[in-house]
Amino acid sequence: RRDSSVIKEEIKAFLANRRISQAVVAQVTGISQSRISHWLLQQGSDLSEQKKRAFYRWYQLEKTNPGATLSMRPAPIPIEEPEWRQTPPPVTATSGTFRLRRGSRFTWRKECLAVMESYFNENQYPDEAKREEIANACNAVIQKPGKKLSDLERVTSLKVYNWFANRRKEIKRRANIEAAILESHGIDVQSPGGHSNSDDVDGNDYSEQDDSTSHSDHQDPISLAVEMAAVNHTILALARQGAGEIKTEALDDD
Amino acid sequence: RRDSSVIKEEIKAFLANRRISQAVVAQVTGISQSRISHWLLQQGSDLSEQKKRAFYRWYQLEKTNPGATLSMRPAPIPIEEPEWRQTPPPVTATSGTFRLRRGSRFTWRKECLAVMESYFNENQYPDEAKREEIANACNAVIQKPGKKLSDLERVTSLKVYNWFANRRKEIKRRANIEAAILESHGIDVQSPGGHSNSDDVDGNDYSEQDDSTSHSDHQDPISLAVEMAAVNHTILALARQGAGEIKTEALDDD
DNA sequence: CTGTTAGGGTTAGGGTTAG
DNA sequence: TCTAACCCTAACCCTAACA
Repeated sequence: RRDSSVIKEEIKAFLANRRISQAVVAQVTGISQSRISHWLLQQGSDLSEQKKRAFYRWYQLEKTNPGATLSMRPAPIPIEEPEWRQTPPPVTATSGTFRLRRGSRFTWRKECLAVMESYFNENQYPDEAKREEIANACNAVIQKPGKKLSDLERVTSLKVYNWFANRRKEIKRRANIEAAILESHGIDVQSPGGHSNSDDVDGNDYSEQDDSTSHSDHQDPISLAVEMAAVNHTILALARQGAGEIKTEALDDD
Repeated sequence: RRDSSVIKEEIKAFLANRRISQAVVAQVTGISQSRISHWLLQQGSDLSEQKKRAFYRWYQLEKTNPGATLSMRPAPIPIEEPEWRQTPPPVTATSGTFRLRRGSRFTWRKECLAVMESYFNENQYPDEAKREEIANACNAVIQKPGKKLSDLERVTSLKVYNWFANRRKEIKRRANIEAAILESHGIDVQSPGGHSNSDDVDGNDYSEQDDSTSHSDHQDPISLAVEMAAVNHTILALARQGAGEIKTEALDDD
């Protein structure tokens, strides 16, 4: 990360000069236009590493070779071409076309989830500023004194965004299921505005936690214990899965 | 069963007409929505026999008896009652619900494994077409002249899919364990997948150092074995300190 | 036309269940 | 016990809608 904001400016200028619309770039790179916009505009926004790389790759090529990439037809019209998958880019992960993905998956820590849920209860649709506030709050919670957060563990506003989106969907999905079930019972359900409480059909309710500790003051008393817990989670998982293997391996080398 | 693509269409139409969401079906049948979607959409996709049967059973009943199944609670709430072990499964199996689990478990034969591994070395992410190719290759290998393969032994693209997914995970898991080992020895390791912020846009290639797991699956069993002790030590120590927390965390569910 | 994002999907990593 | 099959969901993609 030399200085991505500088680069962003460079790219913005480049696009403006060349009169290349974001939509075109989107099509060529396989990154959605909205994401490109978001990234170019927002200071704190960031793309996934894969996308960032794909974007830069495109930029390089296009700069050196004006028009080269633009002619790249909607090359892989989105998906289901049995063909582009077969195009054997010898490389599994990171090259060839601009489209790439697959990385290590981020996992939310419980402390962060707690923070986020309290925000979520307040407002399910935080704007960018709010999202960054939330991200910072999360980072503050999981920050370890001596160490810096790695890219992978750092909470970003984009991660927050995704979480809120997925969360809303999850809730909606559950609501739909319940509604359908209720309807099948002849019970009619109002959907909008109304807050259909939906507890009785399915014991699964979504968190109804009343902690109000978060946003006003970020002074959380959580610190050591919480960190410990988080670590435990990881270790436990590792231990549980690993231990069996380990012994087997050790004793029985296969 | 025989001509599943026809049936798929029938079911799709049925769902559309009745406005039954996949999610609802999922809950009632116990099959995950994503799998249902996958199955209905993908031409070659296949469900496990149990699921297929459960699904058909549901379909039949719902068709004859509109609404009947929808009210079927997610009844067998698979929740962890500490007592679940003792409750002698009264209904569990085949009667009222669609959730069934019977059928014996499929086991990969080593001929198939050999085939799959060679594909795996080529590409860890085969698409549906490739998966079917692989499945066919496997079936060809294990096919006995006079006999037909039973449903249980026949390799399907779904089985291939699962194997690839599990395989990738296993490799990663091993890598993680090794990383933990190394760390416990004070050796620092790059976090996997992790940081690549070297966005050097100015004329530089984006090095694709990505996958550090490319080693073949089996390491020196000896060094592995030797290191286990260290890991165990670490894990145990950590676990002991946080033991109180662990249970809470581990069981904690949303 | 550009920017933003809700909300409809799918894919695949991490962990769990159960034959 | 081992592991195939699964679930859950982060991170994407896309389209439509709106400012």
